[in-house]
This record gives sequence, C-alpha cells and structure tokens, in this order.
Amino acid sequence: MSHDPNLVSHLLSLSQRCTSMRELKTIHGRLLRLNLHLNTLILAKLLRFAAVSPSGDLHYAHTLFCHTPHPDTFFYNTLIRGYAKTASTSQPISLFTHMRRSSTPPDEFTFNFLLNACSRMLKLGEEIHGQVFKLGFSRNTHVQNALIHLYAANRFPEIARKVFDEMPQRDVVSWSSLVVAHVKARDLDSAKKVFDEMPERDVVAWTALITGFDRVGHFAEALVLFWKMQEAGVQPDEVTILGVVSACANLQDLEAGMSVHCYIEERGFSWMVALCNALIDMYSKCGCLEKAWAVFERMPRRSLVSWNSIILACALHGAGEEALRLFQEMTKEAGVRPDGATFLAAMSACAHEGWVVEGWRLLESMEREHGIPATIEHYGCMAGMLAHAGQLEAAYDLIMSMPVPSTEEVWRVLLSACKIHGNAAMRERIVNRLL
DNA sequence: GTAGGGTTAG
Repeated sequence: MSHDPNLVSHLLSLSQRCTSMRELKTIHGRLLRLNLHLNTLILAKLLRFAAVSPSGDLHYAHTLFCHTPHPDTFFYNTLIRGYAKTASTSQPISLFTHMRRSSTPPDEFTFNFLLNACSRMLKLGEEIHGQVFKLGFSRNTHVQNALIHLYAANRFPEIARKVFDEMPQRDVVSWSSLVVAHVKARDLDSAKKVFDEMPERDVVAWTALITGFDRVGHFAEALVLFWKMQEAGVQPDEVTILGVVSACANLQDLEAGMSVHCYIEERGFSWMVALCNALIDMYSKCGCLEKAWAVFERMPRRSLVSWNSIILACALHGAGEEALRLFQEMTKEAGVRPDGATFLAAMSACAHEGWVVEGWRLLESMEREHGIPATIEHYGCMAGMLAHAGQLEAAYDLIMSMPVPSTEEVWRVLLSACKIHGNAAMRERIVNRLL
C-alpha cells in the first residue's frame, strides 16, 4: 500500500513538533489507522519525545520500542538515554545486552548514555569501560568525557585523571569533568590547579569550583570566585547562583544574599524551585524570617524541600505555632508527603517552644503513620526536649531504648540538663556509661 | 541526537 508523500511528510513534521503525550498518542493512532506505524522515521521522532522530553512517558516509549520490528542504533540509544535520567540501571544494561545480541552496532552515543545511566554503579560502569575499549571507542572525546564523569561521580579522581591524560583530544567538558572529580573528592587544591590550567573556562567549570568551595566550608572564597567569574565575562546561570546563595547563607551575609536575590529577580531565575528553596534557607540563616516567608509565599510551585525549609525557618525563629500550622497545611491541604527532615523541623519547633507532648506525638506518628524511620537526630531532639523540661528519667530511658546508636552529643545535652536540674545521681550514671 | 556543574537538616 503506497501513501501520499505529502501525508507522510505532514505526519513527520507533526511528530517532530510534538509537545505533549496527548498529541503524541493522537499521531500514533493515525499512524496505526493508516498502517504507517512501521515508518521508522516518524517512530523515531515519537520515541524521542516519549523517552527524553520532560513531559514524555518512558513506559510509552518502551512500548513504542517493543513494537518496532528492527530497532536501529538510534532507537536503542534514545531509550537508554531516557532510562539514564531515571534511577534504573538494569533497563539500560538489558537494552545494551539486547542490542549486542541483535547485532545492532553501538556508537559513541550509546556509550555516552550508557555510562551516564551507570554512573551510580561503579562496577557496571567499569564493565562498560571494558566494552568501550573492546569496541574501539577509547579515543572518542564524548565517550571519554562520560568515563571521566563516571570516575568523578564515584570519587576516583586519580582514575578520572588517567582517562583525561590518555585522551588524544580534550574539550572544555573534559576539563570541567576533571575539576569536578577533584571537587567531589573534596580536594579543592587540585580542583583549583586544574581550573587554572584550563585553556578556557565556561560557566560549568566556574560553577563546579564555586560549589566546591562552598561544600568544603570556604564560603568567602566561593563568593570571591563569583565576582571573578563575572569579571572574566562569564554569565552565571541558575546552578551557579544556587551555590552562591548557599555560600551567602553559610556566611550569614545578608547584604550579599540580598544583592544576589536582586540578581535572581533581574535575570528571571525565580521560576526555579531549588533556587527559591536556597533563598528561604539563606534568609532563615541570616535571621530574616519575614524575607524567607515572602519568598515562600510568592513561589508558584513548591517542593518538599520548600516546605521543610520554611517550617525549619519558623521553628528556629520562635514561630512554633506557624511552623506546626504549616506542617498541617503541607500534609493535609497541599498533600505533600513529609520526610524525615520535615519531622525534624516540626520537632525542632516543639523543642524551641518546650512542647514535649506535641514532640512525642510527632515522633510517634512519623514512625507509625508515615513509616519514616527516626534517626539519631529525631531521638536527640526529643531527648533534648525532655531533658530541658526536667524529665530526665524519660530522656535517659529514651536514649537507652532507641534503636539507633547514641552519640556523645546526645549524652552531653542530657548531662548539662542534669546540672541545671541538680540531678547528681544521673550525672554520675551517665559519666560512668561514657567512660 | 551527545556532555559536564545543582537546594533543606537548632
């Protein structure tokens, strides 16, 4: 059955411009009705949308793939690429195995996506590295870059370096990835050294270094780099600013924080949820609950972290009522599932206000109703609350019976409470335990 | 049709 070439090219351009799964399914339906569903060119476009677009549907992509009689390298690559964005490593690997069995030749794209998919599992990544070597891709810049990323992500800077050194050609990605390898290993001296040697530095390289300095506690250095970056004529983007806001927060530098906030507004970055979350945290750490609140209120979308950040901000600034009200609003009205950090924030509010009963209620409900295991921080928070309230025996019993190992910190809190409440006997009991 | 940098926790 032959088809009007105009119709085919029309459907092709439709599938190229596809913007939603609804549209995609309509096109797919038409293909089926017209018996055009084996047209690989059109199918490839549909598959790409379903597999990699943020509004795609990986399941649907996989189904499309399965109904393709002879998927070529592009089909495999695209589906592996889609899975690389998820946590699944088994799917990309089984696709690769399938690919090898069906004698579909992998190309540089295959290894790129495959290595990305496996970057959380070093063992698998190393096996892919072997295949890269065996199949002759060890001189390909993109593939080698993905290998550097693999070893960087798994904290093996020296192997990353080895891959880098053996590359016949390096691009800015190779260099940045090496900077990242040292940053991940918290070796900022080496990171800075590589950075200084770079023939050209782009926004990613600067961002990696800024974020790195922030991570290891060199906050001021991070801010200095941010200014140098702009002097060098490189435009910071959302991710850069994320690190910069975090550095301002850690420095409790309200002035710098506010100027960065202005920058965010000017550049139109405030759509980014993570960035707003970082701002909430920054204002909270700088002691400006009102400003933290203003950011939270204006957010068009909120994530779990947004709620956690604002609840903690309220908790730490003596707005316990507000913190618990937000906790209710979050879980009941907004329908956001709390996590361990949420409960810690809400319990911190109770600790701040001395609401022991409410604290207990939260600790119990997190485990029983929400199935979130309490950590030493939750128990420590609760024990501290009890100790402060003078319920020393209860605090002691809690620490002794909790299912996680206690820390010196927890005992110290109880010790000082014993001193305040004049309980010498328990003081001695604890000291003997610690010795 | 390649890639690398990413927020919360007294």
